[in-house]
Amino acid sequence: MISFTITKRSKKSRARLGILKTPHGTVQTPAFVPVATQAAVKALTSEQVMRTKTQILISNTFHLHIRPGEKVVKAGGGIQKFMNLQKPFMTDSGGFQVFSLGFGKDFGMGKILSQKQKQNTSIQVGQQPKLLKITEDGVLFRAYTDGREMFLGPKESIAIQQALGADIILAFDECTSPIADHEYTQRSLEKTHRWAKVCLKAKTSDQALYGIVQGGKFKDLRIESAQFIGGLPFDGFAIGGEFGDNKAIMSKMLRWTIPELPDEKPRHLLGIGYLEDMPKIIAEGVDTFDCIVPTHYARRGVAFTSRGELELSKQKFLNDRAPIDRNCGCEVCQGGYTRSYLTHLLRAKEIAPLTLITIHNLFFFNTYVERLRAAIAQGKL
RNA sequence: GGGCGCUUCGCAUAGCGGCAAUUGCAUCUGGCUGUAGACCAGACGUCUUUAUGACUACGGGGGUUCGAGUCCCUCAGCGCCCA
Repeated sequence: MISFTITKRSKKSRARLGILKTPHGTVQTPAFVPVATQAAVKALTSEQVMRTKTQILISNTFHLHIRPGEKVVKAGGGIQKFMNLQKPFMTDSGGFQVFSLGFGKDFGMGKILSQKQKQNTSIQVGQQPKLLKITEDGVLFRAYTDGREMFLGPKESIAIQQALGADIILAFDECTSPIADHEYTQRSLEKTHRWAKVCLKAKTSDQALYGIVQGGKFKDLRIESAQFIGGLPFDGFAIGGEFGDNKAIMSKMLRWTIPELPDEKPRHLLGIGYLEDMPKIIAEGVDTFDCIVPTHYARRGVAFTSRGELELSKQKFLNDRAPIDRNCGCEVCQGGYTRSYLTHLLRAKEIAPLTLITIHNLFFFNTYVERLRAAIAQGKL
């Protein structure tokens, strides 16, 4: 089981410092949670992950159920032992895949609508995604590996997550689309709420279980969901779902949601943050948050620096002998790797730069949050 | 000296009478927030009122044809073979 202790509360915002203790280690919060979807931080070995200031990771129920199957992970001693990575772990429930492989894929959009994507269509009650079927009891998926059908509902997800053995597991939910209308979002919410209760009942392990707040961009639904989920005996709370067509709504949404959640329990914001998001969400009282961006962008050749993003595959970096970021303490920046060399490797389609940039990005993100923790300690945030 | 072949948008290619013309690489632009995706999309002759638009273009020149990157002649450069 986990324990969560708040060590300092900001006077300027809802930000707080905390210590999250898990069977596999302690997490200083607020903390960034790198994503290890299929039991790997893509491009990194577990030893490399250990050197990125990573405190806790999140893996995925859906992906590990498809491949290799939770039995293999369990037989391997659980997610940490299987990965040879002794760190606190969370597992996502598969609820995000209800969206990302469903309406998200159908409409070619993420959970935050970009400015260019017009909302001339909406998702309404009764509508189903092309590749999966959402029922009252769960979701019928088709495995992207071999096309076989697989059913994932709250009971199934919890059973899988118990087999995977993470320290913190998540309730099975439906992440709704930014183009879902109010009625669809409401019905979905009610279903997610029913599933939350099923998850609580289904859990027999001593893993921590977080409930997930939904409600999309709708104030009434966010409040309703936060009150409902916040009223259930979860060990912590995650905030999920879509954030409308404007990032400004994200802070508002957190302001609607977080005050309704039990103050003493940890709060996780699912699937956010760019660097610029971090101070905002932390100021609203988020304790942990995961995001694919540092790892995902690294494999596209994008490195994050104190002076912005670098697209390292660009020709202009070929003769730039500076490190990615002079002010970064990571082993890549301190170890003599130049932009020039990384650019060459990227253009030559070598795989080493993907590893090197991933290490840098994770270290950079984790350091960034470390500074935000320091800012809270100093009363600046 | 003789014979054969090649020359297309940065590089490499396709093209065998209807073509502003294929594909790959490169380049540029955009996208990516609980990861299906070491990925996806777009541009890549010039101009413009961005259009079933105009102009200029497949080594140079000339010809055949309603129409030529494509056929013919010729010149140039490159390559191979024979003396």
